[in-house]
Amino acid sequence: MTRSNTPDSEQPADGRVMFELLNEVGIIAQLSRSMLESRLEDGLTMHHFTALNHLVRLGDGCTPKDMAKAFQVPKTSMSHTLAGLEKRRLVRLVPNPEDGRGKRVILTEAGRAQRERSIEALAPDISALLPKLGAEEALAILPTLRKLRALLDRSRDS
Amino acid sequence: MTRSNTPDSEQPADGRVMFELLNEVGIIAQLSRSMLESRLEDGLTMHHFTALNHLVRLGDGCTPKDMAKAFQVPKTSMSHTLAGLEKRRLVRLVPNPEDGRGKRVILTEAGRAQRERSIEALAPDISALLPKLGAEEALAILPTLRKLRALLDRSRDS
DNA sequence: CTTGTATAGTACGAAATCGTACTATATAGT
DNA sequence: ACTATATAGTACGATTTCGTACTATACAAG
Repeated sequence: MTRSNTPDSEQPADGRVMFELLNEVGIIAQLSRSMLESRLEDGLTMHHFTALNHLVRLGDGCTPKDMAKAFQVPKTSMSHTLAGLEKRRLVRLVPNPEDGRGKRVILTEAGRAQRERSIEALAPDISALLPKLGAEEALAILPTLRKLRALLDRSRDS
Repeated sequence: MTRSNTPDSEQPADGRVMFELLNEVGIIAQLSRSMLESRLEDGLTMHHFTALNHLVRLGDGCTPKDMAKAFQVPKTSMSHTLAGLEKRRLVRLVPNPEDGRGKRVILTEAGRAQRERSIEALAPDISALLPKLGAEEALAILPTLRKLRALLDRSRDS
């Protein structure tokens, strides 16, 4: 009485949509990450790039802890990413004068330059995607995605 | 002439939307994965679960290669995932009678049962999300996500 | 000022991810 | 049949991810 090779279609209807949504999201994240990463030089990862980008956009002097929270990764992972950036001389980690336990992340000129080059390297792929997907469609789903992210964010805290 | 601490707002407008979209997607993938994974027993990962789920839904007897393609992961990663499932006696890997190079992945009864239990463990979180996000909104963004996934899929092949 | 608790970061190790190189089998061209 | 090329999977190692335990500092209560 083997049931092998008998596909099974029943599903709890409700979870179905959400499950598929998360599934698509997961695959998109994976594909886009590897696509973009292949454009970065010197073995930089997307984590490296997004960290640099964060520092340029929000101004440097952030603490590693804040960045870990901003990117929703464990502090040990952020520590590893920042160590990689420091090894490449793209940031410097200096003691935080306002808190003896903490540090501050300072962009170097090389880091700022690297972020510029990285943006130029990524821009073609990213901009090429927009018209294919449809600018309107892209804009249309953004609020829902933000909402979902916020939901997951909150449910993690509790 | 340091520019440190001077946030920077200029952006190449076009890539802006797409970049943020991929950014949200990446964080959602990460948060949902870690949320769901924490519900699985015995150190099962989402990869393990989705592999089991795939086998139940599409019928077992798939080849590892097909599964790697379905999940868009390198074959060595799929190999690792399947090895984990086999070690837990949730699948068996048997030689493929139709192709001496290949194998077939066979679900065991324990694997089928584990998939049932996992679904029950995940369902509450997933179903709870749907009403909070709004069933209509969720349904509305699904086609666009599928389209984006297909786009990235295609651009990987070439 | 001392003591207890919370927080920032590091050290370390286990597991996951994935690229490269390799083996075995399949398939096409001659 | 023979050779060349392509494919499925494994072996192995480098790197990433991240949990646990630890150190050092902050801060609040008394």
